[in-house]
Amino acid sequence: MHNRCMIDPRLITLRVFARCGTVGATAELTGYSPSAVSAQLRELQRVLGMQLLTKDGRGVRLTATGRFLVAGSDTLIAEWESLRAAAMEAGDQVQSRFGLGGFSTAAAQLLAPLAATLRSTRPLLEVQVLEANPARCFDLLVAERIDLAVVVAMQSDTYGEDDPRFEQTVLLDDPLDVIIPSNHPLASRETVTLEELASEPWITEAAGSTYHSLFTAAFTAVGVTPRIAHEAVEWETQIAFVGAGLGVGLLPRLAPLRSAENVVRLRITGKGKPARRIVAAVRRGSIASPLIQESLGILQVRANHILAARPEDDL
Amino acid sequence: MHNRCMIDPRLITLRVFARCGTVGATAELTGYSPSAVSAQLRELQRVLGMQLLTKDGRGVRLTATGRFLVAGSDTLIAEWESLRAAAMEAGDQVQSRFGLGGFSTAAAQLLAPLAATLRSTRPLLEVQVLEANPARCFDLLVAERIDLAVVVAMQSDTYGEDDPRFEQTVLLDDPLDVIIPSNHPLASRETVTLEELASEPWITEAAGSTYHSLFTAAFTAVGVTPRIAHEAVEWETQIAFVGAGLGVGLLPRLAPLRSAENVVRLRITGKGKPARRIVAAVRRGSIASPLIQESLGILQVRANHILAARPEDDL
DNA sequence: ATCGATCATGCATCTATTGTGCACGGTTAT
DNA sequence: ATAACCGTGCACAATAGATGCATGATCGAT
Repeated sequence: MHNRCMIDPRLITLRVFARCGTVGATAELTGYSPSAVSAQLRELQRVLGMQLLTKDGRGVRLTATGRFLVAGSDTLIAEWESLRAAAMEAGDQVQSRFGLGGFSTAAAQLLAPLAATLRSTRPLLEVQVLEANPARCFDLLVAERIDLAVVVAMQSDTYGEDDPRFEQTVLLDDPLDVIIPSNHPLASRETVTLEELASEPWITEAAGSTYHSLFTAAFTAVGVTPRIAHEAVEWETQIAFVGAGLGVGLLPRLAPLRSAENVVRLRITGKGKPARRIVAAVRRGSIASPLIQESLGILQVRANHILAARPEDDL
Repeated sequence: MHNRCMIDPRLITLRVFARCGTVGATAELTGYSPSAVSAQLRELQRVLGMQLLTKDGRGVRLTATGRFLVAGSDTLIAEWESLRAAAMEAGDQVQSRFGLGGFSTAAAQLLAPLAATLRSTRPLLEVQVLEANPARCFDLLVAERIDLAVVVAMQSDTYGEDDPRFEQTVLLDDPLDVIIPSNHPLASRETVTLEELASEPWITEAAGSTYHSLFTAAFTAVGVTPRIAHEAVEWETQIAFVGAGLGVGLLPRLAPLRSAENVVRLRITGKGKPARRIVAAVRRGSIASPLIQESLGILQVRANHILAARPEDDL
């Protein structure tokens, strides 16, 4: 089930553990049971003759050797991905399984068409799509659960933009719109500036969530400190709050507004044009693979379609 | 049993197959059964989604993709060995198993003391020594059956001196002596030149064997074409032939002459001083490993002892 | 201090992978 | 034509690997 990689799966497990720090979380992420993860790590130490873990409180922690090994394995993984990709390209071969990951709106607008296209062009390819937030998508890439992820570019605290484990390709910039109640004085406008909405009560996501940093970045860019009145988790909830007149919010252009009764969507103008950058990420080395290349091409076309359907003042 | 490598053992098997060309030979070399090798290669193709083998007559042959993959895997293996070595060094860890290989005289004079020393300095290390001719030693290194080999340097048709899969260290040059019957007119001499023995009937090993190329190289160096009268396989047989007065022969200094009744050994002087170069070979990348380093040091000391016990005109 | 929550690990069990031995079919050489 | 060789498929066996539960250890909160 977990056997598409030429590198010992136990080393992959160790890498995931290095990321999340506990056996339980590693188990959840890799799809193993906690006992299996524990046994794998023990076995890995035995085979290599190295002590990789130490007890630390009620958990375990990587030793210096363990951290060293994980850090060094980055290039090893990349090397293998690169070799595989080159061999695939050289031999015009077909891959059997292909895992995709992405967050909700991207999954709907980009990943679903991609999966559909691949399903028709490569009938015997087993495509699997996993919906997950960007941070988890990167985790899933490391865990080799997925091979390509469509995520929002972010300077996460754990994964940087130039992480040696990944290669990222910009697909499109998705501008953030404002949603306001339809009985709001500005509701008849086409566009607004953030300054005009500075004093409004804002509805955002919980701090620490995927999009909260986008929210704050948008306002710091124009030098305004918004008043956060409410917090929602799902877009739908946020839209409902706005519809109920509780405040205003930011909504990515790609997020649909279908179920919105009393809400209008306005484009933002002015010097601060907040947007989220949507990128495709793959494991480093695998980008030359023909399957990855084809997928990136399809995503790019799809992204261009989306961009072409927009007013020209949005770039 | 075959699990000390972080790279999928099936890829190792493929590499061995690339070396010897038939499933049967691969099985013999790796220690698997032919069916197992066949199944492994089939499984490997399935997992990778690549066609690596094609039927060819009554055997199978690598496809272009297969050869590409094998060639590319060289750096992958070296990368892993390097990483493991660095981790071992960083963490002062202990390896559990250590495989040594060498040909007969080297095994006796160099490998046996090394194994003995390691057994005392690292009691919990499982040392295994395999005697095999140099060509097979390299095969065993590729197959990951052994980790260090002591072999005669040779420009083999299959393994070059600068093969990207190995790193080699010169241990010592072992001069070739002449052995002649004790009733031979030159038997009272201490040294001879090859020219003086040009017209003698020579006893050598079978063409294509490990040392035959050494024999021819020695004579081409002095521009003499020897007359090969007899062929032997073992040193002991050759010595017995010489003792029976059938001819003269070349014998490495390291090869003992204990059971020789009517044979004397003379050093060779003159412009052509034939010798065999004895080197230690390891998989590329693994040379930084502390265990390898320690072993090389021990071998070097041992080699220096041997050199020190020699007349100074032998360098 | 006590109780509960969290985390890792050991054990019994089961499953699935993997290797073996033998037989068979195809191919080449004598 | 016969024999030797090579690879592969199949039934069976052995081993590795995963699961679920129970246990022990640690930390935080009441």
